[in-house]
Amino acid sequence: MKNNIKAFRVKHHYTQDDLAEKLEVSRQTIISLEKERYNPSITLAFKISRLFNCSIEDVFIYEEE
Amino acid sequence: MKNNIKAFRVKHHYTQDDLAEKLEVSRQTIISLEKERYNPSITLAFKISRLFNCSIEDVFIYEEE
DNA sequence: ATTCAAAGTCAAGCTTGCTTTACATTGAAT
DNA sequence: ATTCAATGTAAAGCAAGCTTGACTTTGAAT
Repeated sequence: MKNNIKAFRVKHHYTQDDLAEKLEVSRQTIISLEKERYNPSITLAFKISRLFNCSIEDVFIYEEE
Repeated sequence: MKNNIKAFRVKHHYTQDDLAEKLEVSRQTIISLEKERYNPSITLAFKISRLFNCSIEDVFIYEEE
């Protein structure tokens, strides 16, 4: 699973800290997601896409296997 | 978070077992998801929506808080 | 009334998402 | 050359998703 979180974040001029606060998660979580160390929960994925006014599919790119 | 998994499953004439197999998860997982005992991982959410040829947003209805 | 597939419950255990804390690196501005 | 905000790493622990296995309930068909 790939994601465009960093691109969206930068486009909105948010720091990782800003984003973490808006999403009500820790900064570590943002770092880990941007570095694609793990996938977000579906709840967090929804929060992220809502914040950026787009669909989950716009932010997260699913690749089988 | 609400979901329409059962509706989609029935529409496609799948049993819980069929669906579990196609998604490569246990039948317990299907039951738990249909009963909304917990949310799926985003990977599983993608698999489900792909199987039903729709978007994650079509199957899962996010409600804040 | 039985039977059988489908749907359901319960509980224990593993895996993965997320938090917290503490510390290190980068890079741009002065 | 320093400084400071932003980004990064590491590790331990809690919480949520998923599995397995064994057993129960439902309901439609014969």
